[in-house]
Amino acid sequence: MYSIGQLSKATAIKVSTLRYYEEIGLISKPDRSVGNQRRYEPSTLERVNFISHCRDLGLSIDSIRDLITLSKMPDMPCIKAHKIAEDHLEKIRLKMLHLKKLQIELKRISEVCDQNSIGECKVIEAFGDHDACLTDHRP
Amino acid sequence: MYSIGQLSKATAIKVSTLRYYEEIGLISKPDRSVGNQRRYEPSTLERVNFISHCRDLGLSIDSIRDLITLSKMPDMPCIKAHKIAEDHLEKIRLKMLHLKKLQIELKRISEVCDQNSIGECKVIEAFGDHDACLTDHRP
DNA sequence: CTAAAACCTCTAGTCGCTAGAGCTACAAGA
DNA sequence: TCTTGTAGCTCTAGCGACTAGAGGTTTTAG
Repeated sequence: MYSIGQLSKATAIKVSTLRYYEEIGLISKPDRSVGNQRRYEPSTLERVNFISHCRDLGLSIDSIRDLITLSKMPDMPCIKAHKIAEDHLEKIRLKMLHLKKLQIELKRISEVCDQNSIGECKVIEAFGDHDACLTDHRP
Repeated sequence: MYSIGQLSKATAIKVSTLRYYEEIGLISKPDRSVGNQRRYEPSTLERVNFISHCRDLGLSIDSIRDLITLSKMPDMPCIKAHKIAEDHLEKIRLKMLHLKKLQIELKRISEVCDQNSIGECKVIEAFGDHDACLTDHRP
């Protein structure tokens, strides 16, 4: 049995975050000591590490919740799990595409000014001028 | 003079967002009609377009506030404006780097499973297994 | 003059935590 | 056994950048 502090140390997830995960139902309510302190079974360690790794991979809490729900149904086909991974990959691809566009515009903007006073600064001008943009960089 | 709805249409910024920008001091408080409705001068249109374009480029409200403050001091050197652009570029570069790592890991994870039941699904396993990762993909 | 559209303020919700206030429980040493 | 320090408890509020809605007032077109 772990106290919340021990679980926190073992997983590198903050105590307050563990309580938050409990509140939103990502980890189930643990047993309590006589003095009302949380006492976790070793299996919770695995669960928290799973959540932590998924978060590091950028998955939303909702997706993680779905994965956890799925993992409790070992006989179901695992297409849904694959879809979660693929959907997330697609999101990442789109984000990168967007950032690439921002990079192009910001490089352009950063290079336009060889002045040295605000009044003539082409960077500030360029920040305000959508028409000069090379791409449609809206989110 | 524009009403808030006209300004909203002209800039494609929602009415509630315009009020929000006023609240946080990004646009100055406009005159009011006899019945207490906002009446904007044409110059506000430019200001909102500037803000809107900066937001589309991913700048934070704070950075935009700094740019607006700077633009009121035309005789100052414009290094600070350049620095805002460059800092933002660097942030974007780092984000892309991070997304690239996530992409690598997620591709790896997506390709491991040729099973068809959750119980044997390698994707779910891989989601939980930090040690199998090729990169340090933490945020 | 009426009815609809637009406007007003204020509050609360989004996501994923995080910090702090004010209190109680537990473990180790004297 | 007592004390002290750390760790735990609940509850509330804050972050960023909006957005939605309730409940009321003003403007505008016909």
